[in-house]
Amino acid sequence: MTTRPAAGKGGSRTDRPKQVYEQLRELIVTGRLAPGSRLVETDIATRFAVSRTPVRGALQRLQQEGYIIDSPSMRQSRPTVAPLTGEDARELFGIVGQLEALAAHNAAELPAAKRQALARELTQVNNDFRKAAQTPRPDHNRLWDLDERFHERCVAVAGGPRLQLLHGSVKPQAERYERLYVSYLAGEITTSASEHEIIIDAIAAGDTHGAKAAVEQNWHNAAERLGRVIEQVGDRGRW
Amino acid sequence: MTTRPAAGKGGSRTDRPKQVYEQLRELIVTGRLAPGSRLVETDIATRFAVSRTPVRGALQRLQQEGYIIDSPSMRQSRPTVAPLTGEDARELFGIVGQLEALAAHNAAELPAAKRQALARELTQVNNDFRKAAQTPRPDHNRLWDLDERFHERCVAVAGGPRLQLLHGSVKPQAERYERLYVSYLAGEITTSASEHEIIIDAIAAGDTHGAKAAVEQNWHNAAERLGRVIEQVGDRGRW
DNA sequence: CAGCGGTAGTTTGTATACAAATCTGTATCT
DNA sequence: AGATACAGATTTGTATACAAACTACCGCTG
Repeated sequence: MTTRPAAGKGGSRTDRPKQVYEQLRELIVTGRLAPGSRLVETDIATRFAVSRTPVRGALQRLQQEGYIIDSPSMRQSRPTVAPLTGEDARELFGIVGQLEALAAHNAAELPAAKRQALARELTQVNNDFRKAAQTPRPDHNRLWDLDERFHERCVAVAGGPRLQLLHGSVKPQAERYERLYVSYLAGEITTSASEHEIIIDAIAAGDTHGAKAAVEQNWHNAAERLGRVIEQVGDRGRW
Repeated sequence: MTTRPAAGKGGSRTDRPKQVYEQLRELIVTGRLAPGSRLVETDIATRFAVSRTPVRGALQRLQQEGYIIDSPSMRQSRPTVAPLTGEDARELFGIVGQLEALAAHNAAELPAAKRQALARELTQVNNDFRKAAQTPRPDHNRLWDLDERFHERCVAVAGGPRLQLLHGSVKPQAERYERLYVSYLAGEITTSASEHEIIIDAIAAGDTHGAKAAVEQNWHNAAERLGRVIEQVGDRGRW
C-alpha cells in the first residue's frame, strides 16, 4: 500500500518526519524511552504506522541534536538514547548559558522602547514563576513552563535567525535535566527567580555586559546545583 | 542495479551519505555552488552515482546546519544554498565566538601542565600564522588553515563532547565568510595575530575570565571588520 | 568443559517504484 | 493584448524490495 496510512485526522498529511521527530523527542525527554534504549527503525515505523523513510529522517535529526548516540559497533550505526550524567549536564548548561547570554547581550542593545517592553514581559513571567514556586505543593509542569518561557522570550526578541535555530536545537535537550531540576530542587526555585530579576534589571538599563554576565551566572549556578543532585541520585543509562 | 556504484576505491563502501555531505559542503563553502542555487535531489544523485536515499540524508544535514535553506514554497521543501549577508556574518561570528569563549574558559581551568602545553602549541601556530601573513603575497589557503588550527585546538583540548559536536557543526559555516576575510582583509591579519597572543597569555596564566573575554573580543572584531567588507562588496545570493 | 566455526535471524543501507504537489508554458477567452 | 485555465513536466514525499553487515546461538572439536 502506497497510500497515506496516517491520514486519519486533518493535519496528518504534511511533515510526517517532523511529527515522528516530535513524538520521539517527547518520549525521550519525559523518560518514557529510557537512556540506553535501542531505537529500531522498523519498530518505530510500525508503531507510528509509517514507513522507514520518514522515521530515518527523524532519527537522523535526533542524533544530530544529541538525543541519541551511536552505540559502539563496527560500521553500522546502532542508535541508542543518550545517557544522563552530571558531567553532561554541566557542559550542556554551559553551552545553553553562552547562547542565551548572547541573546541577553543583544536584548540590552535594543532601542529603549523595546527593551522596556521586554523587561515588563519578563517581570510578569518571573512574578508568576515566583508565586508558583511558593505555593505549598508546586506544579512541576507549570514551573518548568514558566522558566522556559522566561528564557525563550529573550532569544525570540533579540536573537537573529541563526541564534534562534541553534537555541531551538540545543535548549530542548536541557529539558531532560531541567525536569530533574524542578523535581529535586523545588526549594531553590526562589533563588532562580532572584537571579532572573538581576537579568531583567540589566536589560532594562541597557547594560549589555551586565545582562550577559547575569545570564551566564544563572546557568552556571543551575548547572552546579543540578550536577550535585545528579551525582547523588546516580547517573541514568550509564553502564 | 542494487550493487555499490561508488566502490571504486578502498574506503568508498561505508558512509556514503557522509561523503555526499562533505563534497556538497565543499562545493558550497568554496562558492562553486553559488548562494541561491537550487539543489535537486535527482541531479545530485546522478552526479555522485548514488540513489536519492543517501543524498536525502546529506541534504537534511546540510539544511539543519544552515548551509541550505527552504525557499518559500507551500508544502514541499525547495532547498537552496543559503545567501551570504553582512548581518548573517555578524550573527554567526558572534555565536562561534561564544562557543569558543567557553572552550577558552575551560582551557584556563585546566591543570597548569596541560595549560602550558596548550599555550606552547598555540604560540607556535600563531607564530607561523604571523610569519605567513608577512610574506609579500600570502597564501590564502595556508592563512586560513593556520587560523583554523589555532581556534580548533582550544576546543579539542578543553571542550567536552557536546561542545566539540556543536562547534564542529557551526564553525565550518563560518568558513564561507572567513574565505572572504582572508581575501579582502589580508592587511589586518597581524591584528588578529596580536589578539591571539592575548588569548594565549590568559590561558597560560589560568585567567579564565580574561581568556573568555579575549576570545569574544577577537571574534567580535573580526565580525565588525568582515561585516563592513561584505556590505561594501554587496551581499551574495540576496535578491 | 572451553574454545571455535558456522549458520540463522535481525537490522541497517541502498535502490527504485509510485503518488502528490508544484511549476511552466501555451492556448483560449474576454 | 492581458488574464486565466488547463496540461505536461519536474520534483519531492513515501513505501517497499533487496543486499550487506552485524549478533547470537548452537553444535562441534580438542
